[in-house]
Amino acid sequence: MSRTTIESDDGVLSKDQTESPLNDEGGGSAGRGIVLKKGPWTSAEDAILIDYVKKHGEGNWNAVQKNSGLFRCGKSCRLRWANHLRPNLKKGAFTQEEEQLIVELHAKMGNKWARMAAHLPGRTDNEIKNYWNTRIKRRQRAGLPLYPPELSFQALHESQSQNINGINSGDKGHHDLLQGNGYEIPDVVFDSLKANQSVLPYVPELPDITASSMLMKGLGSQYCSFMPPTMHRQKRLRESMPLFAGYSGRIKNEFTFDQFHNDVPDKIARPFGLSFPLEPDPSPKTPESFGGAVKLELPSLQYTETDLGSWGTSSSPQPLLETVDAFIQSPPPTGTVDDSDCPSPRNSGLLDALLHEAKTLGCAKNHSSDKSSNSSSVTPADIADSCTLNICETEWEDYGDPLSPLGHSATSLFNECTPLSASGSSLEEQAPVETFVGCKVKSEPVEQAWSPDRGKETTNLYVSQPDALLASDWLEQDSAYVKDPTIMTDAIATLLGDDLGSEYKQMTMGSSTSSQGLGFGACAWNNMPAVCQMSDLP
DNA sequence: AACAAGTCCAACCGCTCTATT
DNA sequence: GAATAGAGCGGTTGGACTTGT
Repeated sequence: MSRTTIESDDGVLSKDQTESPLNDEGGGSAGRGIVLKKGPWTSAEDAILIDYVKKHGEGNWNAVQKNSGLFRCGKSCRLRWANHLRPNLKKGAFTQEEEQLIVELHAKMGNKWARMAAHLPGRTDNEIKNYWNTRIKRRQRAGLPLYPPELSFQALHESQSQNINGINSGDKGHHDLLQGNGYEIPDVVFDSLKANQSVLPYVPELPDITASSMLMKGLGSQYCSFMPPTMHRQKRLRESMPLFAGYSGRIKNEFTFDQFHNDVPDKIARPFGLSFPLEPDPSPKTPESFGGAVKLELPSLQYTETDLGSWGTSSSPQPLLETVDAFIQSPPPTGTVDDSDCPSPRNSGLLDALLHEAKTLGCAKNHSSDKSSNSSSVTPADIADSCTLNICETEWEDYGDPLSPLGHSATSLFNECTPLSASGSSLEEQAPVETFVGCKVKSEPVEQAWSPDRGKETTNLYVSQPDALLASDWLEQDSAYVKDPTIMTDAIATLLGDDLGSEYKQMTMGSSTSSQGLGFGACAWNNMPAVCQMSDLP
């Protein structure tokens, strides 16, 4: 880029290059009064650097300035070389294969851009990072899942394999250990989910929003204050994860389900797909009938045929977006939450970390369900007592940090992993969605644009927006799941534990037959008017 | 055509890790 | 073992570019 720099023929130092002070790597030069240049590189500088590397090879970057006359710090030289000058760099847009690989790698590694770049010859970590960040923003705006379902499923399987192999470590340890394998899939087994996998392959994704303490954090934050708008967006995304704790049936600390019932503000419910004005649509519509009614909020030129954004539906209900924005500003709550400061891989943005946590929760739920309906005073000891694997206890302790493992926004993760609000009990029927009291379900068609094998025919789903849009990806890919909503119900019940699970199943299977397909969002909170009656929402 | 909003991306910054002294 | 330097990584920023109104 040569946007602002005056490019001189010698290219080494132009008149606007000496304004910035030396940074930390200019130490040697600082003593000699040499001011290093910052900002865009000129072609002459590039040439000097290339020439230098040809002669001396890579590395020892701080020597570049000394030996080549280039007024750049070593760090800058390294970056320039690595990102732009080194041979075999691939320029231009990512190919479809690369995009898919990036997503797969991110599902496994999280924001480990450098390691991801190692899997993409010719691509730089910066490039991948930029791509991912823009993609995240896009998809979050659109309320779409970041990962395709099979990635989550694959991650689960890999994690199970690792567990079988006896690789079992806690926090950072397992992280590092797994790095050696090129993957960072935690050795996690979802005990409570194993039994369901044959019929519910995507259940493991549900725990994405199960970070137990997130409930308190999220709720607390709703009542307290939002993050200052000055907070960086990425940070807000990270902090936002706790908001989805409400999904967790196993509640840590003193927060009770009743509390949630009484106190949960609309903003909490909305991302769950509970709060949107949902209107039953009695008139079965064919996908065609919607024609162009589905408004796509995707920027032009950004959702090309090869764009990963086509994973999910491209329909992006605005309310959800607003919700996302609101939620990502929510700070970590204080008070009842165990705010351990201990760093945890759960902040790494790893999908596997979520799975890991989910497993822990699953263990906990299996044994604490009898107590949890009214009281959330489940202690690690309680969990350990009934946990089938010691890992549960250990990891619970290790993960005293209630923060989510994810580096993504809560909404996005919820979107990724929660088949909420799937409409009607089957695609074939496309029955109007009946919902809980006070809520109207508005069915809208969602055009499925993405499938693992891209050539696959697309499917139009009627889902209750907005979160249903997110679920549609999985619905499409698991016909059994789609056709038999009880699968989902059972799975969610399993996740919720005995008490909440049975309650959930009762509500789902009993009171509202047609709402089965709605999943947790529409059913489990059936009796939560404070949450559900959102008819005033846009 | 002008402006605003959104997007992209190169580069910087701060931090951590590792090797060396 | 402590201090220091170098290298690398991930997060963030700022400005050019693109698109929409």
